[in-house]
Amino acid sequence: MTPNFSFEITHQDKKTNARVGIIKTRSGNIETPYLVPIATRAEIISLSKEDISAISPQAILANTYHLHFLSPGDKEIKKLGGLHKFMNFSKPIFTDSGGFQALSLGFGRTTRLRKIGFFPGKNEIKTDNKEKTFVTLKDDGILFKSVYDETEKFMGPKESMQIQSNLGSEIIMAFDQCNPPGQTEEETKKSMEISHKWELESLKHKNPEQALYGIIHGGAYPNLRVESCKFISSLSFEGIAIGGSLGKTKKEMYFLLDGIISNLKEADKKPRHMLGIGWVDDLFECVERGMDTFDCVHTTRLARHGGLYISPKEEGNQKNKYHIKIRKIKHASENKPIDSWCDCSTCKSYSRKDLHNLCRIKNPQYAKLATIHNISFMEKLMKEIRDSIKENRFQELKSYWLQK
RNA sequence: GCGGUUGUGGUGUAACGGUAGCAUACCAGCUUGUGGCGCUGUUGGCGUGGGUUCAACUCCCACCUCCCGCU
Repeated sequence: MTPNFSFEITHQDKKTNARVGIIKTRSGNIETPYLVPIATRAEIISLSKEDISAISPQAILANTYHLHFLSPGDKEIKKLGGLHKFMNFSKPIFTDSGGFQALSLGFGRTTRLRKIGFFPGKNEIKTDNKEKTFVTLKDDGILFKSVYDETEKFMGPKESMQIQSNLGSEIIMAFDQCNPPGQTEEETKKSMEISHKWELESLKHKNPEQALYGIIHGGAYPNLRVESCKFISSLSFEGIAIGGSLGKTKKEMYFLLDGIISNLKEADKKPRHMLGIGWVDDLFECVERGMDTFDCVHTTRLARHGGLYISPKEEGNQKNKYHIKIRKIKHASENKPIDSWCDCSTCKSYSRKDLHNLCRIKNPQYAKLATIHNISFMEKLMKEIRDSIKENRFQELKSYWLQK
């Protein structure tokens, strides 16, 4: 067992699989369910350290690939005292293993395929794409080209574990092969087996001070997901993550998740992390099914592209995906905060018209204020979710947020 | 006033005696283990008038306009 790491379920919802828990690490605790903000390159894009400490997230998630290839590199970060000192963040840090970059910088880059479904307007995979790929898949790992310079380096499970050890994060991910959507069952099975092999290697080479999460694969095939569940939960991982392609629709994703959870339930009481998922409705659906932590770039990316989260109090719903598009001309004359439920610093001092103008003139302040809002909004949402589970009213909260 | 010069979507530009292209902005969608790069689609134009020609944004004339020089 990894020292200084534990997970305790403090309250189990009576009607659903939703649960409240505490992940304890050497750098502090994380109350779950929780959506971990993303700081891929040891910073949350467009926020200063002061902004981050004002929001005070319980944890952040950084990325192995980017911190390895980006100057100064993980070795230098280790010399400087690790990622916590490097980015002046004292609370728990998750690091992703770099396996996902095989998809985001490789196949996903040239085809525009994503984790769920197909990219809008494209029903077929583009094959005439001249975008260059940065990825060569090998049996024992991935040959990556750097997106920052001309260097090319091999990364396998051992390398990923070494880098994550250098970074000194509390929670690390196994090195896996992230399969794209649209693969046949045979291809997915092959890819899953490679992931399993790499994950076993990850377990062998990991720093014993760090908590390693195993990642369940199997793409959109329920039988493969079950097989992966059995394999991953039989090993001594500290936590369970769900990765890879999750089908063509949200419905399919939830169905797959139901199958996964029912095959984990008896096996362990480990914390469960949903990789890369985190829209408002997904959080409710996945928490209900028993997920504990999430990470998702959407919160911050949406903010930068003009999407600001709103609650049901401001007519946030599944149709508008709980956000307004601040660039729209109708917001130019709205002298009120983004959201009346939100209590973030942006909502306290800026009206919709202010943000509309800052966004239109591309003022860098816009990205900062928008990011603060979206992260704070999600922080508050997750707290409400935790409170509702503790008070046995999770389903009421869910139906309030997901009402049509 | 005279001479020269300029005029193409909101903005910046390209080409051509035969369907006016590109960029950007606007508008409408999209964004789920972040390359900080976004992606898809729609709308919208030849300064005005006349002439030559089967056909003129293109050539010619006048006017208007822009800028430069001269008085």
